[in-house]
Amino acid sequence: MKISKQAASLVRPNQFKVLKLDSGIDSSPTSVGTFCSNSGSIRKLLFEEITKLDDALNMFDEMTQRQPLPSVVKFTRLLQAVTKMEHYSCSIDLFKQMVAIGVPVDVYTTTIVIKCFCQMSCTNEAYGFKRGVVPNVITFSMLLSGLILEDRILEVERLFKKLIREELCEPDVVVYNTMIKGICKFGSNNTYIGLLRLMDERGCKPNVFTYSTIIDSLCKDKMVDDALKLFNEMTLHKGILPNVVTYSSLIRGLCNLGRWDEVCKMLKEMEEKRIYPNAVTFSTLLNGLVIEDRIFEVERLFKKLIREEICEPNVVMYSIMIKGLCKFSNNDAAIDLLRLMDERGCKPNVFTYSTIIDSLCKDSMVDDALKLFNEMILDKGILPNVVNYSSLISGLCKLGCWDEVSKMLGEMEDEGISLDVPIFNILVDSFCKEGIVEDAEAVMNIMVKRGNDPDVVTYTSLLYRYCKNINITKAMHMFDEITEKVWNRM
DNA sequence: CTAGGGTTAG
Repeated sequence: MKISKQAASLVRPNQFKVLKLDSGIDSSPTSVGTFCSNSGSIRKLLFEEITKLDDALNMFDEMTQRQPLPSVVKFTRLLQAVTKMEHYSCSIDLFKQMVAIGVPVDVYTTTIVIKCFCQMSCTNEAYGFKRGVVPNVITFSMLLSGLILEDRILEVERLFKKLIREELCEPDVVVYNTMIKGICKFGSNNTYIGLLRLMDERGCKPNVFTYSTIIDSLCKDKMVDDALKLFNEMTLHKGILPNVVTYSSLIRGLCNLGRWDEVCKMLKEMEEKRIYPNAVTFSTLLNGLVIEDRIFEVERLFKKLIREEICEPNVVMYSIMIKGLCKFSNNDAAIDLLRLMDERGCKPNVFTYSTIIDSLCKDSMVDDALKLFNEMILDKGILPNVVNYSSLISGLCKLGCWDEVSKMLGEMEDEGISLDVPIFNILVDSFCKEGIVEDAEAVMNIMVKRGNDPDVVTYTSLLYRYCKNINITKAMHMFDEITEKVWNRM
C-alpha cells in the first residue's frame, strides 16, 4: 500500500491554516484559542476547554480591576486553579500580570510559577525566577523534581548537596522522597539505601510515600521480591501503614510477572485492612490481564466495574481496554471504544490515540493512522509527541515511503520535538533492513553526537546487517566497541 | 485559610 500524497499533506503544518477561525470565539466546548498563522506551529494551536479556563481568566480580569486589589492569597488560589488545569504558560502569564499591576507576590505565588516552568521542562527559566523572594524547602523540592523530569540527574545531586552544605534549607521528607524518586529513575536499584541512611542520620523519618516510591521503582524493575521485603520492613518493623498506592504498586509488579496467586493475596489483604482499591488499582489489574492476553477476563472485569458502579472508568482504563483490543488486531473495535468513551464524557488523551495509531501503523494502515493523528491534533487539540511520530515513522519506513519519513522528521523539528533513542533505532533498523548501511551509520553518528547513546537495539540492527553483508571486520569492530562500553560502565 | 510525592502509549 502506498501512502497517498493527500494523507501525507494532512499533517503538514501549513494545513492548519484551514482551521483559522474568525476572531469571535463561540461557545462550543472546543474552539481554537490562539492561532499564529505565520508560524504554523502546532504548539501555537492551543485548543482548550474554553469554558473553565475562560472562567478563570474572566475572574482574573475582574479581580485586577477591583479597588483595592484583592489579597495575594486570592490571586494565588486562582493561579493554582489554572495550574491544576495544566495551563502552565497561562499561569506564567497571569503571574507576570500580577507583578505588573503591583500584587505583592510572595513565596507561595512564586513557587507555583516555578512549578509551571518545571512542568514545561523549562527548569532553567524557573531557576532565574526567584525574584527577590526567599525560596524555601517547597520551592527547592519543585526545582528538584523539575530537574528530575528533565533527566538532569547530576544537577539534582549538586543542588541537593548544596542545600545541605550551604544550609539553604533542611530537606524534609518530601525532598528526600523526591530525591529517592530521582535516584531510582537513574541509579542502580540500591542507591536509595544511601538516602534512607542520610534521612536517618539527619533525623527525618521515612513515611508511606518514601517506601511506596522505592517499592514502586523496584516493582518497575521486576524486583518484586525486594519490594516485598521492603514492604515487610515498612509494615512490620517501622509500623508504617501501607495505603492504596503501596498495594497498587505491588499488585502491578506481581501482575507484570504473572504472579496472580499473590495478586489475589494482596487484594484479600487490602480488604481485611479496609484499604479500598481505586481507579489506579483497577487499571493496574486490567493492564496485567491485557499483558497476559486474558482478554475475556479483561472484558468481564471492565463490564463489572461499570455495571456494579464500582468505579467509573477513567481515561487510563479506557486506554488499557483499547490496547487490549488493538493487541488482537481489532482496530475497529478499538476505535468504537474511543468514540464510546468520548460519548461517556471521558476525554481520550495522547496515550489513547497513540495506542490506536501505533496499532494501525503496525498493520500497515498508515493512512488511517494519519487520519487519527490529525483528528487528535486538530479536533481534540492534543499535542503530538515523540511516541506518535515514532509509530508513524516506523509504519512509513516499513512501506518504504522515505519522502514522507523525511517530511515527518522535518515536522518534528518544526514542532521542537527532539528525537530520542527509540525513534533513532527505528531509523537505524529501517536503513539496515533496506540495505543502506551508510545511512544507518550516519544516524548512529548523529545519536552519539547528540548524546542519545546507542543501546542494545541500535547495535543489534547494525551487527545483524554487517553479518548478513559478511562484513566481519566491521562487525568485530563494533563488537569491540560494545565490549569496551560495557567495561566502562562496570 | 495559598505551594510539593502513585496508574496508560513507541
